[in-house]
Amino acid sequence: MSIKPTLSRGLRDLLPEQMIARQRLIDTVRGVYENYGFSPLGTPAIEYLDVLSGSAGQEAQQSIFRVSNPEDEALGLRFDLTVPLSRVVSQYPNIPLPFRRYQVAQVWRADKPDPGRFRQFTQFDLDAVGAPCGRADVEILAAICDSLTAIEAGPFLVRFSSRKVLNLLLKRAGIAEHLAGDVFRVLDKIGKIGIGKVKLELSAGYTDASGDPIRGVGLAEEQVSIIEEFLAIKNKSRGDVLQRLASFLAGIDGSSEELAVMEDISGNLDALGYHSDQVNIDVSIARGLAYYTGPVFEAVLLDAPQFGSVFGGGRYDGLVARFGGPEIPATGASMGVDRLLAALEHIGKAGQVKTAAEVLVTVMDPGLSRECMLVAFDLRRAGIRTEVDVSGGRLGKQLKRADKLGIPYAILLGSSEAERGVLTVKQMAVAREHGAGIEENAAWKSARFGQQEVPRAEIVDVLRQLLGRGS
RNA sequence: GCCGACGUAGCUCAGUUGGUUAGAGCGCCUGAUUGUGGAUCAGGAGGUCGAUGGUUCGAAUCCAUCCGUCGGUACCA
Repeated sequence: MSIKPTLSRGLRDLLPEQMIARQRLIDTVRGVYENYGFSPLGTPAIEYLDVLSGSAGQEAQQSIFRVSNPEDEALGLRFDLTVPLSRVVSQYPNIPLPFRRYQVAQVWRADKPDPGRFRQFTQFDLDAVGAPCGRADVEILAAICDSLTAIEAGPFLVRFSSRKVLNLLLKRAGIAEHLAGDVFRVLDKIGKIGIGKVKLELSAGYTDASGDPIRGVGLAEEQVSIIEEFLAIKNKSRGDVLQRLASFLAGIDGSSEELAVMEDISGNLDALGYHSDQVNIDVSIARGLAYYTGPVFEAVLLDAPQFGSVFGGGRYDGLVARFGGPEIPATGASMGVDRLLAALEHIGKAGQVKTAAEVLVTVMDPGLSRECMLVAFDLRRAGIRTEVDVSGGRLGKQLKRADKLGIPYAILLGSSEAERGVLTVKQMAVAREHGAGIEENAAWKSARFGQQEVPRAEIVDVLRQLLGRGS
């Protein structure tokens, strides 16, 4: 009886082509984070269930993967990196604050999988714990911009708002606090469903295209119009949005303090060169509701808006205190690595490389096998990523492999080269370009496009030059 | 989770009112060409027709249930 090779739903393998693009992305972003002076942290995939669910709502607990161990403890897989970070900060009181760390790791959520959304996925988090100062939020926003610029994701827009400003809106509209969660969740959807459906969902609800009833929040008509007025506050300029917010919230208790926080962030961003075309204020941004307490942010790729936000984050001043210690203010953001890669692939900006190798050393004469290996190891020792044939197949098959995997150079070493102390270096792409016009096989073969003979002693230097490396 | 549509080769699909051994294109493998990828030609592998149960002399085709995929919706700490 054989075993069927399949994976549970929402899980997937990452084949070399995907892993290569992923690792390059991660390396680039890590460079940005380290440039900001953040340090790496590692935590286990498995946590105690009460550590995880102590910070999650009732419904959220359902999406935690349960894990069993021989001691029969209540365990689960982490669903984000922020909760484990809060545990670490609480568990090690001597950790120097502010604790500025980055972490890239897999997380798990037992949700329904969607395109670009899986049950096991990777987050790349950047957080500052023990940082009450708005400069920390500015750093996070700037690091998001720098990361998206560094990975050449094309035009993007980072948007931010503040949970405290949203709370002021509730005050202004006279909406009960216990409805805050429902109201914010609906506001957050405006970009997706539009103002019309938002109004319906805030009041009586409606029936969607599939005939499924969407329950409404049940707000009064005047409350909905105040929210509509609030949502209309948008502009290409942060300064203008802040001015309009100030007049909208005029007279509400605490509004000037909260707007001052937003103005401080905005002013710092301007001074640092992150202007409204990169980072704007969007009052509809609410983000996840469980623990955000202040500024909240997200980022979208303008060429792939349908993939949703590729970064999300905000300030969570109360989270660490849930482990019983003092309140430690914190802020941070999380990059959705899988979603970002899916978006990049969609807009054709993901790498198409299928192998790490830059050179394939072919072997056509078993008597020259050792010499071929010596050539390969000379290249490797010079830092050139090299594969040497281990298939034992004919030369044609070896070249076909290089072609399919996208290895740019092949080295040929047969008796004819060996006699003269040279190697043939073949540039795979050249023949691919010239081949279109040739129909006869013999002519194609004898043309030997893109080939040059190189003295054995010079092979490392020649390839370095071809690959654009300084020697 | 809820509503709906759809499951035939690695991929895209055809398959008549239920009827003999389930097909095509692309891809893959082998050879022509044992030292040259593409093109061409010849050959080949690959399917319990998503699964299980039922109706029938007979099921890819009809029925039921389950699983999976896709779309919408909910959720997204």
